[in-house]
Amino acid sequence: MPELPEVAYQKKYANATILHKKIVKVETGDKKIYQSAKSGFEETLKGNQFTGSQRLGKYLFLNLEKNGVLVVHFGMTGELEYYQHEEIPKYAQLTLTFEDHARVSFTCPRKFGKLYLAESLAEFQKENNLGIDALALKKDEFLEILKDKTGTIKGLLMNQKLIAGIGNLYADEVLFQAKIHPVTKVDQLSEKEKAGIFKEIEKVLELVKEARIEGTKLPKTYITTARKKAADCPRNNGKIEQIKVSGRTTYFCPTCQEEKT
DNA sequence: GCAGCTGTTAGTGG
DNA sequence: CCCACTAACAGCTG
Repeated sequence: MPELPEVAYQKKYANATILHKKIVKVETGDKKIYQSAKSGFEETLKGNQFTGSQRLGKYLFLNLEKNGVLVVHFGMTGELEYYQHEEIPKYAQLTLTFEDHARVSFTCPRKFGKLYLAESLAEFQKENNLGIDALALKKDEFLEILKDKTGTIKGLLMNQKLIAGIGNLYADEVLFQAKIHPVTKVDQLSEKEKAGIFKEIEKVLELVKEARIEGTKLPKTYITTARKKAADCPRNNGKIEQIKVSGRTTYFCPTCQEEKT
């Protein structure tokens, strides 16, 4: 459930299900999910309740009535599951039972998810060197981030310390929409191209976020729907190609996204 | 059986 | 220090 739009959906899901209910039981799973002692989570959560939520990049912050926030990172396969029945879902790594007997589990088959306790979003952001949330980013901040960078634009977009929230899928989508080749060096981009990329960050993330929340499909004009080698370009400009950029599988259209020489 | 995958991190090397 | 690449994590899918 990982990039910004999917986490935004999880935030909405949490708001609709688990707020303002006293937690009466805490069951923890694999130690590797917990970024501090499990006993601390049990002590903090039991008898407590969630009062609201916030999101920064791919992190969800569940505000507690007392003692700060529970921070959730979904890894590649994490999600929240709210339910009324007895049996705990497979791969549950944290299960909270509320006083009305409803429950929520953080499930995470691949165990790449992480749970933290923190004082606040601001403290967590500072502590973990997280960049500006991709949907809160202003154009002048984006241009400032690009300044003096020498790497590929795709690598930069995925760097959570610079911009928080964009992962492999939507980095590809932003660059496809902006018609920029993913290996383009940041210092080779024109002002117009930088402006175009900035605009597409907003457009793509807002659109995908709404689609995730509404449960609707992405437009056929999106390369995300054609993430296959030799798929047809959504603009009918030939075949999609697959390469590696910054260690991640990258799909792009060599016709729409011309490489600079 | 094997490779690849929406995520992050540590280690290596240019 | 910046950047690219690899491996590792663990389960599922094709």
